[in-house]
Amino acid sequence: MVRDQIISAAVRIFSRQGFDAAGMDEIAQVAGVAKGSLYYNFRSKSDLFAAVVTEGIDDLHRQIERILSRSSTVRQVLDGLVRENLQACQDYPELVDLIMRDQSGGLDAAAADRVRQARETYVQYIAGLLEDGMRDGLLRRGDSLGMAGAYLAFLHAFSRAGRARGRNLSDMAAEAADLIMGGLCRP
Amino acid sequence: MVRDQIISAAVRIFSRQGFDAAGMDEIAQVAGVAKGSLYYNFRSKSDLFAAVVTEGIDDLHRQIERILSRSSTVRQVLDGLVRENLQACQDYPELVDLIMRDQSGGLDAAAADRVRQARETYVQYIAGLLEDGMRDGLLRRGDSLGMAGAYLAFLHAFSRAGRARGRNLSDMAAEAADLIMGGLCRP
Amino acid sequence: MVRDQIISAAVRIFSRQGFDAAGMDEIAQVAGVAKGSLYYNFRSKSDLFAAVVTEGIDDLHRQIERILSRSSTVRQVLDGLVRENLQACQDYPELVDLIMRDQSGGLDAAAADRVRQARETYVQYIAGLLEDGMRDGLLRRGDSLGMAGAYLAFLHAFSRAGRARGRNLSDMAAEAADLIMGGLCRP
Amino acid sequence: MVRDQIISAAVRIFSRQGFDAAGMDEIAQVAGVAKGSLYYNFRSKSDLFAAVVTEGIDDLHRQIERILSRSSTVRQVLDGLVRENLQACQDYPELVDLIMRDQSGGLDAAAADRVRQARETYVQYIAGLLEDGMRDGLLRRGDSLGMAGAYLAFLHAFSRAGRARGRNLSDMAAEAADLIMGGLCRP
DNA sequence: GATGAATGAGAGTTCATTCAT
DNA sequence: AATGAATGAACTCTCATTCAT
Repeated sequence: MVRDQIISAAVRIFSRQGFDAAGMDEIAQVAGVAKGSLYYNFRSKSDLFAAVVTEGIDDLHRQIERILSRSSTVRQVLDGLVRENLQACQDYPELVDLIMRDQSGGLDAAAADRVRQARETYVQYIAGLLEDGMRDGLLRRGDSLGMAGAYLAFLHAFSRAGRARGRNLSDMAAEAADLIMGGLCRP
Repeated sequence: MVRDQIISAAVRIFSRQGFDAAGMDEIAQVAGVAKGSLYYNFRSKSDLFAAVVTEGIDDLHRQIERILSRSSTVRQVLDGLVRENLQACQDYPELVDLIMRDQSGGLDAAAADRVRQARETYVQYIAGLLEDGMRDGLLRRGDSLGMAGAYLAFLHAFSRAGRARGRNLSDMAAEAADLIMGGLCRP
Repeated sequence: MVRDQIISAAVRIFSRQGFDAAGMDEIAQVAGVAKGSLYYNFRSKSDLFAAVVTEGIDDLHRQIERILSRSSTVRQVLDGLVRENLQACQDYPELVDLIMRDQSGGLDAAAADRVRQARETYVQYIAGLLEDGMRDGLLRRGDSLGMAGAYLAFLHAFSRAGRARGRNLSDMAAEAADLIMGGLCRP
Repeated sequence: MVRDQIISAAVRIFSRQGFDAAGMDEIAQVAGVAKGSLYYNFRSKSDLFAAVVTEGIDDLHRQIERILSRSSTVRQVLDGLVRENLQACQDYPELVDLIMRDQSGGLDAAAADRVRQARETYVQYIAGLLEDGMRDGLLRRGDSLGMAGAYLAFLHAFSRAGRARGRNLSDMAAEAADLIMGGLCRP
């Protein structure tokens, strides 16, 4: 209970201010608990950050895996990948900003490693799906790992820009899917 | 002279550690000047950061504009855009990381605004090139501003991933250009 | 039962780390009870410390009084005094370190007073024995209270130094008795 | 200048409250400088403490060495040793309390080591003088190192007790010299 | 009688900033 | 123009203490 309050306050504060600029005082205040409770539940600010990001990535990963498991064709999987990642950008913008932004600055080594590992696991999952598509013949062959990371960055940036100007999700999803799958050039 | 030493030390330190984790002491030391000199040349840490980023973006902008001005067709411009942005990621990785990473955390409002504006100017320049391509009929119509930002993020992420695994630039440029222009799907 | 576990854990922790550096958490853990139990049995950390030290001094006092009561001559009493105090340094080194070290730093006023009083009572008991010796004509006349405190400090320091280099007790006792009774100068 | 203010404030505060209970805030206030200045001149609280104690011991050591160098006989050296150590207890009571009290509690390992080393050097110097006396035939043979530490503890305790009751120094010095050299037993 | 999650005042430490030189 | 000793507000983290169970 208290732990959950802390996590969700931390998502908000960390995503708005970044790791270094965020203050434990403010997180405690937003969570509605005493400062000491942060340290009763997490070893350090770095540890809290790592918990927030890795749990966020894991949730996202599980949710997308569950949804994509319903798809029967490779094409459906890839369309779903774009749509669900954009959806996550829309539904949990703060968490996704947090996951995508490089925060390595003040994190201690252990926490930075946990975060890197969690991110890598997710990117490798996406890369695996792209490799399925390549084997299937649907996708152009290439550096699947680089693509996976780059397309996530693409979707995140595209979503932020669209959101800033109030675009609705389904338009953006359609356009993003076209750009990613079909490319920038006119067919 | 001193100013240039400071700027180039600041690029290095800021890009490695982020705005908040970077220390004025370390910047002074790397620049080989006394800490007081930083404040003789720049009003504050935020001001130094804003100077570094805006000057970096402006240099990049000018350089790319100059190179692209030699292109005669829209197609050449767009290919050059991809190639030159990747080239910049390769040649000035620290500066580009600095430009792309969101550092809004600890910056004061004025500096954050200058940075945002400089970034926006560059993104709008790219968006203008994309609109040329759309008018020309070469490119799919769409949210040019969103695309410009998203493709920059794509290139940056793709470049980082490739660099981490030692890929050479021209391979990456060719692959990136194919992905961006032609899409992920097999032709 | 629980109280005894706490006391003996507290002796260990306090003597190793000093009052301030010792933690209630660690005492509870070593005692094998929950932290709340410390506060069920003692009003505060200061109170626990005062209990440990005063009870330790009282035990020591009683034990030495009992042993010395068997002596029939003043000379025997004084030899026994040296031997038994050294013995205590050997048998309960942690407790004796705790008693001898000035811990007034973080103690609250009430606890500091209890500790001071217990120490004083013991020193006055020793001073009384010295005065018996003076009246008896065996000992040089002088500041019995000052001597009592100073000889305890002497024995404690001598014992620590000897223990650190593995000297055995009876050698040390003989040497200490000679030094105290006969002085540093060769007879 | 500022460094000296800090050192002398630190002697006062540390000796009154002990290492752990002393606060950097209070030291800064007593020194009449800002808290940051403590950390500009010393790496940490432990470092400040180690500097205070080691410099204090070294000063004491040098001063006593200088004074004893005027003595021509072993007997004079030993009398001087007692008198000068008592004098130091009288002149710099806070510093001597600080040196004699075991503060190992919260000190970090490096600082604890520096302190231990400085203390040991001084005790070994005293032990060397005692060995001179033994070789000379004036002193009873025995554990010179243990004696050196024990007699310092004796003098310190004797001085504190005397001072608490307003005894004057020369009486105490004469009595202490008799006790140490001639022993407790009546000649 | 015993627990341990929760607390919050206060600790040591950092670091952007200033200013006399 | 350039310096660096000095600053103090703000930070992360600790830990004795409480209280509902």
